[in-house]
Amino acid sequence: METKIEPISLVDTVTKRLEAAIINGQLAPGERIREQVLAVEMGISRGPLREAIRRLEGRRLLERTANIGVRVAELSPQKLDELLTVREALEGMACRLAAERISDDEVAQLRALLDSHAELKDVSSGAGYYQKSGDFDFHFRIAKASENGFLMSMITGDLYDLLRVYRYRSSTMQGRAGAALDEHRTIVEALARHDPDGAEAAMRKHLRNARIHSQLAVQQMEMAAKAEAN
Amino acid sequence: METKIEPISLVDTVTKRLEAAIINGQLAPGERIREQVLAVEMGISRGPLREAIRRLEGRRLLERTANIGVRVAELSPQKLDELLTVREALEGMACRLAAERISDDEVAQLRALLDSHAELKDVSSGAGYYQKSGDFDFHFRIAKASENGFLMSMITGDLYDLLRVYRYRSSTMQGRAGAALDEHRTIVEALARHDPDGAEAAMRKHLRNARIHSQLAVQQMEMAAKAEAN
DNA sequence: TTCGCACGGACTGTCAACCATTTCCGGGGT
DNA sequence: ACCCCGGAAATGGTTGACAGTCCGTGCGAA
Repeated sequence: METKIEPISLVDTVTKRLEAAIINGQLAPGERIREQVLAVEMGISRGPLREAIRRLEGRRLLERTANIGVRVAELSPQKLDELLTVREALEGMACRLAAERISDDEVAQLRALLDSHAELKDVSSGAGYYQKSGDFDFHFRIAKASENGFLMSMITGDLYDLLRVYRYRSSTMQGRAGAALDEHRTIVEALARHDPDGAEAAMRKHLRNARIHSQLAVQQMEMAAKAEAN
Repeated sequence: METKIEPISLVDTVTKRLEAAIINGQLAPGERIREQVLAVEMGISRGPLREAIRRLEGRRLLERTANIGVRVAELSPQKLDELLTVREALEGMACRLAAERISDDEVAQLRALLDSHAELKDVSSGAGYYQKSGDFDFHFRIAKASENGFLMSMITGDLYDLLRVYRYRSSTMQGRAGAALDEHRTIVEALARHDPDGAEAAMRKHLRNARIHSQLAVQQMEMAAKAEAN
């Protein structure tokens, strides 16, 4: 028996559907959720739905006010900045640990990944792909190489999901692809040298740039929105 | 109207009771939880109990296997080490941010706090108090001074709760009180200088020492247990 | 007109009973 | 000794009901 089928509960699927709905904007930030309505829409009963909501509550995707209802978490540029700062701390540490433990094989895989990115960068339609799976893959592999279960689940799980809710597109998208690739290479080289300090510093710098860049982008968006309002 | 009374739901109280039961060991690690039994014991119905369980699941205090049941999270020295490593990353970052933003007033409060610790250290029965509220207070204030909501809630909430489940007693308890106090002072001085790098480094060093020390303590305990088994 | 207040609908919070499905355990039979 | 099968028990999910709270509406009074 190769594939051990693991039964998926309704709560799990509902949780994912809710999560997806929040991420793609079907449920707008701040929007109120009514249990009965949603339960009927999804064709389930209130029980599992409530349990799913509790989970997302714990992950800060939903906020509940007693006797009032549940709302989709409100976002703000400031909160995004805070989140990205936490990411700096966690991924920096992950990168440090990875530098101590990473194998030559894993380093080779990372290099190959970056090479493929370099090629895609030239393709006009490539940028989308780059962001979508490539960049995540890079950070994901490093988190995994840290061999710290908590760190990994936070980086690739909770944190990543939250960032998606914030509609955060890795700032590599916003004209930083070239710079990001260079930074990625710097990180990999530090990992290859098994240089914890260098690796952490490189990752921190990379994410700090991404964070600052994203804040600038947000500010520009707000400026544009304000200009349009006049 | 100062205190706006906010209604507490059954789920909230149940969550806290479960949490407390896990922390103080009434529910042993790895122990299985049966919904119906527990629901009857607590005098509630299965609904709210299940919702509370889902929450603690999200906080990794409980682990669920589909169709089998819920168990209290299993602990291991390795996981504790991983957790303390995450703490290093988060509190290090918090300390860095705090150094940039902390006010003279807050610095003065921290100094006063450490002075009171220094006095207590001499009192024989003081060690317990020192750990119980004092050490937490120190780290709590710094997390707060970081002015990063996510960081703070992680450090003083999720992370702290998990550590309590691991029965982790800040290693200041284990004969490190004196050294810890010195390290605390180093941290505060860096904060007073508004020196982010120094503050982060000092906090990281402090927590690294605590982590290593705790691992040593765990090893000793295991050695002792093994010796006793013979 | 405007403020205040009571009424009623709507929604959350909780409970209870019920059924389906799966797991677990023990008693067979081979 | 091993395997298989049946029943007990626990989880997973559904339904329906009801209490409590919140909120908007509309009426009445200043």
